[in-house]
Amino acid sequence: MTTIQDVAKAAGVSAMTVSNVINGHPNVRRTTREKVLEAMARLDYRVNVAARNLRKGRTGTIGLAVPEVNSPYYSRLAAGVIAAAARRGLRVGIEQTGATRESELDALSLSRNRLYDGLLLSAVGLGQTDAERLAPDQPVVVLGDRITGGPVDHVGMPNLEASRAAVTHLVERGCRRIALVCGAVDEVDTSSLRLAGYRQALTDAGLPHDPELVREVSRFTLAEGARCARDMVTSGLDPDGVFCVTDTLATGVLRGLADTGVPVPGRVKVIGFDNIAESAYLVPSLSSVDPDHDAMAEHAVALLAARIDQDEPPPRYEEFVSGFTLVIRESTGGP
Amino acid sequence: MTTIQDVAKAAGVSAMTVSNVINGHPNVRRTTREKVLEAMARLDYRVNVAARNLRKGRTGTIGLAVPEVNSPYYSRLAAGVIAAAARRGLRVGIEQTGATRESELDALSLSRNRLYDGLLLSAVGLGQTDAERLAPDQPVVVLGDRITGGPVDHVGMPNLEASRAAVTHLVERGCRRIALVCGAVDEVDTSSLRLAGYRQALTDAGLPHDPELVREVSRFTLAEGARCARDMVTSGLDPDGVFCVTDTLATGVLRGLADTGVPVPGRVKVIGFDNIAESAYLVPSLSSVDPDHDAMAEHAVALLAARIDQDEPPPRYEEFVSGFTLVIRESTGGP
DNA sequence: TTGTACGCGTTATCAT
DNA sequence: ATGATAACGCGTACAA
Repeated sequence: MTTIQDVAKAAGVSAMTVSNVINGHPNVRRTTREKVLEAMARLDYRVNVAARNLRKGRTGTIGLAVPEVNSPYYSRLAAGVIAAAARRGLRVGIEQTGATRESELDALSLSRNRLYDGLLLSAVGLGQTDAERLAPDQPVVVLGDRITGGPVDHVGMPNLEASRAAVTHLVERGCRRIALVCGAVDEVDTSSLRLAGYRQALTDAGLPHDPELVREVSRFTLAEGARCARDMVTSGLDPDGVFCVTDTLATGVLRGLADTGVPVPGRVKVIGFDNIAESAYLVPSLSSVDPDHDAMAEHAVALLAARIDQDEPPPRYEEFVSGFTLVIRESTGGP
Repeated sequence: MTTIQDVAKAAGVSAMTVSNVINGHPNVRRTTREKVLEAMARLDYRVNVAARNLRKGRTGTIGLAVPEVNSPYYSRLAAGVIAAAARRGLRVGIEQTGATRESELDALSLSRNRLYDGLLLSAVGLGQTDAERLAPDQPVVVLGDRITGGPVDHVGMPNLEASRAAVTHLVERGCRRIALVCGAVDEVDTSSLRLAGYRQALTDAGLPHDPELVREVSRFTLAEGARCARDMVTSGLDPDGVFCVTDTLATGVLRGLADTGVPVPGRVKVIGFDNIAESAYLVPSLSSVDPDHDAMAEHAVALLAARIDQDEPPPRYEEFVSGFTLVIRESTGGP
């Protein structure tokens, strides 16, 4: 391990001068600089990032805690975050929390321990009360629908409006018995917010609220979507429209409907949420809500970077809600 | 920022004793330990990971360099790697290289700079000659098909055998004009190896090799797959089977065939490679080669961890090739 | 323009 | 069972 001292000795200068060369400081004579660069190359010198981190009190790395990275939604989020961080010279460490509260708290600890300069937390296990226990000076940005309104910065989706728009679209396409495929709705989260939008749209259209049409699944997976669709058909529920709270669920639903011989969009129309890349290429292609992933990732990183750069707790916490667009494809009858 | 010194002072002991408490060393009296723990809690002490890293010469983090994380294949790889690393108490930093040689070299530098204890590199831009310039003592495990046989450890897929099996399956289902959808094949890489397997299978079956049936796409994307399928149909190529080198391409191909009204598997049978999660839920569901992702991730991390634990350059480099299974679904006529 | 001295927070070694 | 001291490698005042 050659150190900066070794290079200094080999080049006949002080370590300080080597440091100045490395960091591109101006006050170094050309000849000196070249001597130093030559010595660095000859000794195959590498800066020790750990030492630099200790000295600077910064690691140049932010953490991203997500339930899992192997899902279209979270991997897209991760890609956007990594790219946005790279634009700012930051690296990203990824923690998979498995959607458990405990793992999410662990990720927060790692950040407090200065392994990360700050943390982007996709909260699924944690709730609002946990957020209130966060240290106010800890650079944290929360994503998702479980925590809003401080005391942390938050980046979220326009759940209510977008869901309402999606269901209204189904109504406009002639649907009258519209099912919702969502998760458990006992707490404030993605499912409960999108359920609210669904209900508003029904009310707007003067349609009845049939509780039977709200179908809860245990997880947002392809398998659960397919199972749920088959259940709906075999139980004789007979919806003519289905709004799924994620595209992954919707993909499973399309498959389940195919299994039971129900034509889409002929007999049932389907719309999802997230507009994942695959949706445009399914057969039939899937209509979806596009929440502007890139803007979310960019804003989340920007907020976190800003927090990292200020030592003081902020006067107020930011709330960013992305825009959305409705992407109409074959599963609801096409554009 | 309370330091270990602050805690020591508050507890009336030395910093060393505090360190011993933190790290669970045995020789600490019960009463002392409790005093220290109390002081730590009272002062809200957090270990400084950067300082610990400097002292230990380890960061406890490995790097994973992949072209992009927003793809079913790489996000699954990342998920497996993160989980395998977590089982060993390691964290994972992710670098997106955009498949460029330069970015892959950057990732190697970061690792050399001891930001990471070691690097898992999905090589796409780098080739065998680059590998030969790697420092022999640098803990690196290469994934993918561009670099094999040292001087680094390597984890790969059974490209030739698996491709051969996939195409042979098409033959057994009655296909005689089998197209291959792959990338450019001018170098040793995934496409060229799978092309070789494709050719072997044709030869095995006594089928002619029609160069027209080898279709090159510029990227392994859904869009390219769809475009390629439409090209094949409109140009009158008229294949009765298609082997795609990735499931993402195959998903696009299914869509392209649907666009042109070609029934699958009735008129054309399609098989992919990777067995991504979505494949089982497409309509029609997609037959595919399953390369045992979990074993690959686990082995890659195990190899890297082993390299990190030895200071000496290894006597020889390891080569791990995963097993595979053929998963037969509707796109080739079902099981 | 270059060099000196010291601090960053932790832990290993050695001694008590 | 506990403590003193010295690194780990780099960056920053400050001095020259």
